[in-house]
Amino acid sequence: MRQTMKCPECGGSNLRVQKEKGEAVCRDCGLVIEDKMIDFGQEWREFDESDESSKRRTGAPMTYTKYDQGLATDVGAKGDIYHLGAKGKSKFFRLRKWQHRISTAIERNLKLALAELKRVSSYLKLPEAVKEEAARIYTMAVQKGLVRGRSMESVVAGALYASCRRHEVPRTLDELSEASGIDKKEVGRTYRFITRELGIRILPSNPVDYLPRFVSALKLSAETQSKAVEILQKARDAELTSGRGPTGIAAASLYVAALMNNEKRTQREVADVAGVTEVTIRNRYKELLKELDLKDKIKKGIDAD
DNA sequence: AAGACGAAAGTGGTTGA
DNA sequence: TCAACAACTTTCGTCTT
Repeated sequence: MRQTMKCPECGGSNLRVQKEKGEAVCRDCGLVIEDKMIDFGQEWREFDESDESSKRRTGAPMTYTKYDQGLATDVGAKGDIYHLGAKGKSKFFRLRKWQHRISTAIERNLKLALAELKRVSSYLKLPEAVKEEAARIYTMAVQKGLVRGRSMESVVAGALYASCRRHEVPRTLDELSEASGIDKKEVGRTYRFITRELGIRILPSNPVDYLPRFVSALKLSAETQSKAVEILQKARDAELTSGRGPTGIAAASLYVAALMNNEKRTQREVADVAGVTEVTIRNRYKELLKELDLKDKIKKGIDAD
């Protein structure tokens, strides 16, 4: 899942990762890429007593899906209060008041946003790593003041979309839009905005990544799926993929692959699960036939029936 | 009757002056 | 900031099975 990182400044892949500082530095130009990388390694492990205690930590691992990254201590769990005398009680209330005061607007916003984030990502059945990344992106967006003038929900949706793309488990804008209740255009807009402002580099999404979901939604066979992958490969070599919407290309090759394997689906069906129109499928499909000489193969498949 | 096909006009985003 | 432009959509009429 880990993608090879390249330096956005000089393009070199000569990066030195420093886990303990949580950053990656480009050896070629010295640029610091990330100063808030997520460390998935176990860091609370102990080897023996001679280990430097500096590496030892207690408590749960940090996580960005808690608004304070899991670090806060709450004053105010009910029940504790009954052990206290009168003096203790007033101290307790004073502390609680302060905690309330300290929690700034930003923190309250984060708390709300992360609840929304959890809701949407569980609706879309997104993996934990994607949630983490999205939460991190959102946190950074808040710190940079990018939420101003935008609804919290739309920024959450944008962060999730970006995170999905980064982890190569793409969801379409339509799906995100449906799950979050945000207008599709708005999701796209904030997505572009925050990725640009935060300098998050997104690789152009690969049509192949969409196939598994489309295949299962259409109940097609695994053979058809690998056939579609094959077609996509050729399409890329013929340079049919650049500039086109990846979902359209994925849908078209899946449509062709289904025809070849006698698992015909209508253009309408394929179009629906892919979130494109029949027309787009037709256009891509036409190009595929013309450029890749697949026509004979389809005929053969039908004749062999 | 349903699906496939294609033309024409419209939409939102990108690019280059 | 504006206009040209490509990709994609919507709509609708025609052809095929």
